[in-house]
Amino acid sequence: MPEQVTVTLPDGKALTFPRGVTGGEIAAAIGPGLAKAALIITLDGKEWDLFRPIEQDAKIRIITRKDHESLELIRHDMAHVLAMAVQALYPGTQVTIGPAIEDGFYYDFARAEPFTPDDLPKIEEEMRKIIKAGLPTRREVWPRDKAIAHFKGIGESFKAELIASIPSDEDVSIYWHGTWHDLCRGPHFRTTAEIGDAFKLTKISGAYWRGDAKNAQLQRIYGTAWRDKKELDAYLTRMEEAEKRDHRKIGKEMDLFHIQEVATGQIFWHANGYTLYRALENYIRRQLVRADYIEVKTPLLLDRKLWEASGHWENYREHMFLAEVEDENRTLVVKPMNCPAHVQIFNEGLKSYRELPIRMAEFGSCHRYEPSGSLHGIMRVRGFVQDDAHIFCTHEQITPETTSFCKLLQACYKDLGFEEVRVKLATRPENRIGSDAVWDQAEKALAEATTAAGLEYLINPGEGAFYGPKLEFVLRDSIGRDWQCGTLQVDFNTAERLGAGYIAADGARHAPVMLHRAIVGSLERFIGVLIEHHAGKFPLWLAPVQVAVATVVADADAYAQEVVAALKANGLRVILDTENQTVNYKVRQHSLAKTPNLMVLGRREAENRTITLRKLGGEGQESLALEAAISMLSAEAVPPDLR
RNA sequence: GCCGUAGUAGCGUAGUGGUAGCGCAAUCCCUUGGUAAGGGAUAGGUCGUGAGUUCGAUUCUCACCUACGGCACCA
Repeated sequence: MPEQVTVTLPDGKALTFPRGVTGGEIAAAIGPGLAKAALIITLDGKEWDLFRPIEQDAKIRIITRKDHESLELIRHDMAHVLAMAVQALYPGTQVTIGPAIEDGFYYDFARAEPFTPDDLPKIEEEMRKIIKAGLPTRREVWPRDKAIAHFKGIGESFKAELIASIPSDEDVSIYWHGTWHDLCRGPHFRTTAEIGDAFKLTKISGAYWRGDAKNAQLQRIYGTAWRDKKELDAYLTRMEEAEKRDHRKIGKEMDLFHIQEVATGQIFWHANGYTLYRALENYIRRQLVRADYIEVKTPLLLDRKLWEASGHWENYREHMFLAEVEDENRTLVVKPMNCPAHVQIFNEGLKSYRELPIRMAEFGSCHRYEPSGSLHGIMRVRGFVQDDAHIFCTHEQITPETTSFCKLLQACYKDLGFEEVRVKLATRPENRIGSDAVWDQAEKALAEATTAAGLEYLINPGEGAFYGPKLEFVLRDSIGRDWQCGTLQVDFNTAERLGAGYIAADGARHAPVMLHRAIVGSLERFIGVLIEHHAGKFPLWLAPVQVAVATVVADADAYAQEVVAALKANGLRVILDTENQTVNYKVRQHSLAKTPNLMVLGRREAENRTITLRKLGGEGQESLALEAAISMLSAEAVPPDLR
């Protein structure tokens, strides 16, 4: 064994130290500032505690707070501090796991008595004490059996189970912070003081052990943690902003929709909301016409037999709404999806390969009995409308059809105000139908088609539908949140199961391939996304009310009515406000209502046949001839695809 | 479905073992005001539903419903 090790820094500089030197010592050798700032090092790319000895030559990098990796490290250390605090305050609580996550961390505990929101400040306070105490960290490697016996012995059965599942060739490392210790892969900082105190505990939740609803339910405590107070405050402000644009809040403020107990998980669209809904629906419809789709409408109630044949009855019976009548001895299913119905239309008449592909679209009203806990505003509902379509095609057509759909979807998202779209390829799930050879083929076809459309994709393993793999299209909204909306799924099974066939060039009968696809997914959910994306300040073509005409004095009422009539005659959506109120008041009201254009009319305007226009969010106003204003706003209100 | 929290006037909220206030909105009156709340008056609530404890429950207890924050689920 050599007595020295040589470490190479990122700039290529090599330093030699006695064997067993630590990252902390190396940082100190380089400079006192770095010694203080260092958090951990990477050793040949592997994260390594500062206090852990280095036994061989390696390339190292010293990570400080400034490096982006530090956030995850802080959050992981913070999870440990949370666990320490909870075990100090609530003896007998078992620890399980506590990872760093986006924006923060959590820790799952096993404890008979539930935590309540009142506990959070107490736990936070205890955490601050632990951080302030600057407890030193120590790492030990234990034999597996010793570790299992130890944790069992102190009543930590979940930890013992975790250790038992660690591969036998991996070290079981134990980290100590003062006298508290935990099984952990590491790395950790030298002392708890280095973590900093830019954190806040945010919420409590139930969570299943190992993410499985069949297992025991643990109690999860979430927190957010940052490098400094400034970052923390920025995060908290960001959360407040997100709350302000919550679609449920804006839906109420702008009188778009409501949901009530008599129709749990379903939406009452008010006139304003339905205006937005129709604007979106009509937009999609125009794109479908352009892309050579046919549009159909199918029944809401379909005999159970059809769902048995399609395979859905077996897989999703408990999520279906059923309808029965006394006189008829049969069960009807309120359709949870449209595919079997579309196959019925396909099956009418004999189809030739010359007719394929047939692109059959429907704004399909679907109902699914979603678990009560999953309902969320208009984003996750039990009654919704899909912009659904099924492309009946040959195997050879899968790739070109998928490619052109990818392009269509990208164009639509752009029109709808979303620039960033990412794609995931969800592959075969455990519970599936069809042979592996068929799955291989389907997954390959999707991958190729996506690439051909100029899109990159990530693999989402095991997340496909039971009948085929799917592409999931994820858009990013104006505050950086991701939403999965569009989808394309390859299906080699359903058509065959439902007896669909076409006569191929060779004169034989073949089952068509079905591509299930949707651009926005559900109109309800997509409108929710649109609301939050725009914070209710919609582009003019989507805005439920496009212009508010408000009078300054009663003398202008007649002229205002004339202006409203002229705007309406040009297809603009207008409201008239002749209320006995001040201009200030009216400006405030219509601004808060997020009406994009406010025309203020007084004697001056009536005399000159002009209007004074104030744009939402703008500071000043401009005076325009009535005709000029109308043609300007009419042009602006044209949907993006018709410009 | 599971864990936790909550439900008071159209909306937002205060509060209490002796059946409820406030702000905005609404209605009426005064004011006709030129770009983010002019003034006054009036009306509006079986305090989510059902049961229990109590002389008495909106308040305490239980059950249910619904929503919210997560978990799980999402054809």
